[in-house]
Amino acid sequence: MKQKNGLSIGELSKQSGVNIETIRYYEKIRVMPAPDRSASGYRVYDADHLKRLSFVRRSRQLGFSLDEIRGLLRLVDGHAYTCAQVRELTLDHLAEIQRKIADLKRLERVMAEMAAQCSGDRVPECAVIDALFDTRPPAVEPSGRQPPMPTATSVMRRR
Amino acid sequence: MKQKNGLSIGELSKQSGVNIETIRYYEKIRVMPAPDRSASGYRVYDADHLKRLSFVRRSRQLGFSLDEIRGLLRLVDGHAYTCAQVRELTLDHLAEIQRKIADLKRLERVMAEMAAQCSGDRVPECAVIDALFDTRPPAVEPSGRQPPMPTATSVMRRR
DNA sequence: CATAGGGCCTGTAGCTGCTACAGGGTCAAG
DNA sequence: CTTGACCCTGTAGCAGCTACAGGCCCTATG
Repeated sequence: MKQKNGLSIGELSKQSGVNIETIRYYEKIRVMPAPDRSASGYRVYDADHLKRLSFVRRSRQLGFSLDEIRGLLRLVDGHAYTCAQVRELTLDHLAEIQRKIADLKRLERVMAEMAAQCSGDRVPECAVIDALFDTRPPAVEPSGRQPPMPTATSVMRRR
Repeated sequence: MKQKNGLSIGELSKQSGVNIETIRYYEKIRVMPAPDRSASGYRVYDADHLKRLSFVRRSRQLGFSLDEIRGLLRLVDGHAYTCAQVRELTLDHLAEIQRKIADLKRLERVMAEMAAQCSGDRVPECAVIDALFDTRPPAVEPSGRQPPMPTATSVMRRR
C-alpha cells in the first residue's frame, strides 16, 4: 500500500541524518510541511521532503538559527529571491560568527593569564580565585576602553 | 529596622550588576545561600553575599557554567582547594574555549566561501542556496578527514 | 488618615532547539 | 497468535535566565 517513493519517518530520518523526534518537531514549528498520512495515520514523505530537510540540516550545521532558516526557506519557496538577498543573509551570519570568535579570543586570553598566575601551591591562596572575586569586569584591553565584556550567554548562544 | 550593612535585593542587584530575578533564581538552584529575612519577609543580604554574587557573575562572564561555578564555590567554601585544582578547572575551561574558537573558524571559512561564490545576480540560481541544498556535510578540509562537522548546537552551547 | 507609588514576595510560563519519555496503535514475520 | 519493530500524540526536561500575574509592604504626600 506504500505509494511510489513514499518514505516513512524512520527512513527519512536515516536518509537525512535528522532524528525522528526532531523531524516531528520541525513539523510542529512549521519549518517542515505536514506530509500526507497513510490510512493508519503514518506520515508519508517524498523526495522533496528529503531535499528540504537536508537543507535545514545543513543550514543548522552552519549555525543558522531556525528563524534564519525560515527566512531562507521563504525566499526559496517564493522562487523570488535574488542571489544578493541570500548573500546578505549569509554575510550577516558570517559577521556574527566573527564577532563570536573575537569574543571567545578575549575570553581565551583572560583565562590563559589567570592560569599563568597560578603557582600550583597548596595554600588556599590562588590568583584565579582572587581574580574571580574581583568585582570589576575582567581586564580586556590594557589600553583603551571597550564595549562591555560579553557575557557567556551572549557568546555561546544564538540570538 | 534595617540591620547594619543589610542590603535589600534591589540594592544587591545594583551593586552586583545581577538582575533581581536572576538573584532569586540563583538562590533557588542553590548557587547563592538563602539570606535572612526581615520581619515582613524581605530578603536581607550582607557583604559576603555581595562578594559571592560578584564571584558568580564574573565566572559567568568568563563562560563558566553554573555547574562549574558550583564546583569552584565548593572548593572555596571548604577552604580546602589547592591552587592546582583551581588551575586545572581553569585550563579545562580554556581548552573548551579554544575548541569553540576552532569550530567557529571552520564555520567562518565555509560561510565566506559560500558568500564569495555568490554573484548577486537576479536569477534564482544562487551558489549559497545550492550549497545549502547539498546533502553532504560541508567541505571542511579539502584534504584529510576530520571529526564530524560540529553542529551549531555543539558550537554555540555549553555542555 | 487615605492613597499613590515603588519595592518586594511567590509561583508559573516563556525563550531555543531539541531529546526523552509514557501510553498507546499498527504491521509484518514466525 | 504473539512478538517486536515501528509509528502515533502529548508532555516534561535540559541551560540560564526573563517576564509576567497577583498580591503584600512601606513611605511620602495631600
